[in-house]
Amino acid sequence: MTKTKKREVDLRMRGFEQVCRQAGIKLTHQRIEIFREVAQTGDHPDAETVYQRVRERIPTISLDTVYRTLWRLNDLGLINTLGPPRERTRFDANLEQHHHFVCVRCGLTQDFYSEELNGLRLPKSAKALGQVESTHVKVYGVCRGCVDMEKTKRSSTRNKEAKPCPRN
Amino acid sequence: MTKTKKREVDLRMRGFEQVCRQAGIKLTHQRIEIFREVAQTGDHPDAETVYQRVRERIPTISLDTVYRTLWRLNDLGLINTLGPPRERTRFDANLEQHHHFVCVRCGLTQDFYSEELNGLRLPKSAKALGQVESTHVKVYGVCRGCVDMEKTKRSSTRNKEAKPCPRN
DNA sequence: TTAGGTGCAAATTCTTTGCACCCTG
DNA sequence: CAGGGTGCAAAGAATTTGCACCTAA
Repeated sequence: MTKTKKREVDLRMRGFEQVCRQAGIKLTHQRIEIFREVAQTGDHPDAETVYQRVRERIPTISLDTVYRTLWRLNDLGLINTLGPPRERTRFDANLEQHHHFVCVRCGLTQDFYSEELNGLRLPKSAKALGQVESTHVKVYGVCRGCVDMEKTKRSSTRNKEAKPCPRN
Repeated sequence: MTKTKKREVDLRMRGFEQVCRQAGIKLTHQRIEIFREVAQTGDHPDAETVYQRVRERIPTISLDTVYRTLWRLNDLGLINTLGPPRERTRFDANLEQHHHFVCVRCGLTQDFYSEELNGLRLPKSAKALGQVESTHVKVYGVCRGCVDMEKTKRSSTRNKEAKPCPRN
């Protein structure tokens, strides 16, 4: 159904092989099939789903290999996670329509408001997918706190490992 | 730090009490403090964090009450979750900048592209929060599949409970 | 009073890890 | 051939559930 074009898949596979070689990690049968599975589907499978699908081709593969591989691919920048990786569910009592600024360093998520963004015009490609109900903008970047921290660190001599700003 | 104004908190508390009464659920000490905690903070705490904070006021409260209450509040529409509720991490091999259409019925997440949205102009309120790196639009709505399913259900007599369309 | 709510502890579910064997480079 | 990678089983973390007591309405 939501399937990626063959040409695009081939392109991704080549990128994958190149990055792996460059990073000096092995191109195992399992890794190849796991990446292929994620690359060729337009849906956004979780680890369990990838496992089930790859198992049809490699019946002996184990779920933990799928987990390890997916995170490895993520670290290599070959795939991304949908939503915040490795995080627990978080709650929000702000019911007004609003948007989020998410710090890529520390995970701090701050609300902001914008009439303009609330009434965002969407392209046909988006409207074609279904009945639109609402629109939400996520801005990724480095929050004030983390920017300041970096400045401090660079100017001072004492730079231990970056302590992330409080996750909230 | 990220703290909501007192007036706004009071407003939310009143809304909360009203909704609870209307829904016929009890206004227990625990529920009140849990809601207050989420309502008065501008951060987006997870269950554990809420638990730790509320415990300062109600030392005997248990973590499972916090979980139950947060989901209850969520079901009542008094709070929302950040990101998809109760879902596992999902992966995506599409590295081009793209946006998502998320079906609120079945969770299907589809990619779409838009130059216009890629280069979205952001309001000052957003830029003020930090160094912007990228912007991502999430469109919520009902996907084609679910719209069709609803039509079918309404026109036909056989309507068992709504089987969600495949989650991918 | 009394049905719904809570705390506790145990159960589930999802994910990660230790270790011995295996296979790519 | 060597060292990273894998499968297995067991551990861990996060979240949910069963049950008896408690409390708001």
